[in-house]
Amino acid sequence: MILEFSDDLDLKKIADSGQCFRWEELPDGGFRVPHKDSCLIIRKLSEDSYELSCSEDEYESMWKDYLDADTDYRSIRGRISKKKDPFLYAAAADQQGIRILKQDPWEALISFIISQNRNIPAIKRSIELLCERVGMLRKDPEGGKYYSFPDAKAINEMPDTALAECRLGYRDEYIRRTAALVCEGSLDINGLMLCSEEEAFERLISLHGVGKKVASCVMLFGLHFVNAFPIDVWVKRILENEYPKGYPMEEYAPYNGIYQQYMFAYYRKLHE
DNA sequence: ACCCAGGAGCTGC
DNA sequence: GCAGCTCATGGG
Repeated sequence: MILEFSDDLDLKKIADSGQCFRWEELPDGGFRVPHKDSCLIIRKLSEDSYELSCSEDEYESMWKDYLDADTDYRSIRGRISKKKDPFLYAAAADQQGIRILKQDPWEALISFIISQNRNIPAIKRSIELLCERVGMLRKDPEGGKYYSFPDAKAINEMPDTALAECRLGYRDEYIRRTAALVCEGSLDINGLMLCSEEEAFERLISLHGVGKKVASCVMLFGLHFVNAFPIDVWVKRILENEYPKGYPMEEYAPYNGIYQQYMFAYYRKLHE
């Protein structure tokens, strides 16, 4: 289908934003986007026009939601005052096009447990290894091969040797314990979307290997609480260097997570 | 070789 | 509550 879409949508920036780790850029500049049991191929045709590999029905029932297409990011950027907050204004201007995807909560949880104390290329590598080991081999809409993200049962049944091959280091214990909780029915990750923000956070940090930062990422990128504000080493530097007098968190509610994402991507670009 | 990475658990205070 | 240490691995 052809999608006419005039709000922010920069595929490259989203792929590089550090919120998702399995988007793949194709040789022609299109992107392959795996999600749950499906896969979308999307290409920008012209300003405000995109070619999507799915049908209109599939777009309405899944990809529209995944892309958070009903949210007006332009107006959310428009709330930033250039005078009062020049750094955030510059970040949002430079990173215009980022959206917060509504990723699968399970994939987000495992991905961000893997992410701790590692840089983004290393995170991608481990996740790819995991998918290759125990994901399902599938074909994308154009016949290319890819692997789905493994469910809890698949991870739970992995031998130690196979898990070690994913180069997760000390995190393999966290992954295994989390998968076991889901398999035994004592953790309903999708159910966290129905919880209050506070309760979802408390339940997440109660998991072994999930602290404040990982919990915030799962909330922002998996449960779509767009006010969640993950503080990693980069954001900590931003808060110290750009907001020595304090960051106006209350003023930016309920969009703190979106602004955080602009700042994160912008600051990394400036300093890497 | 070195330092760092979308950090968290643990111990000791 | 907070500092300090440790954890496994790889990117730059």
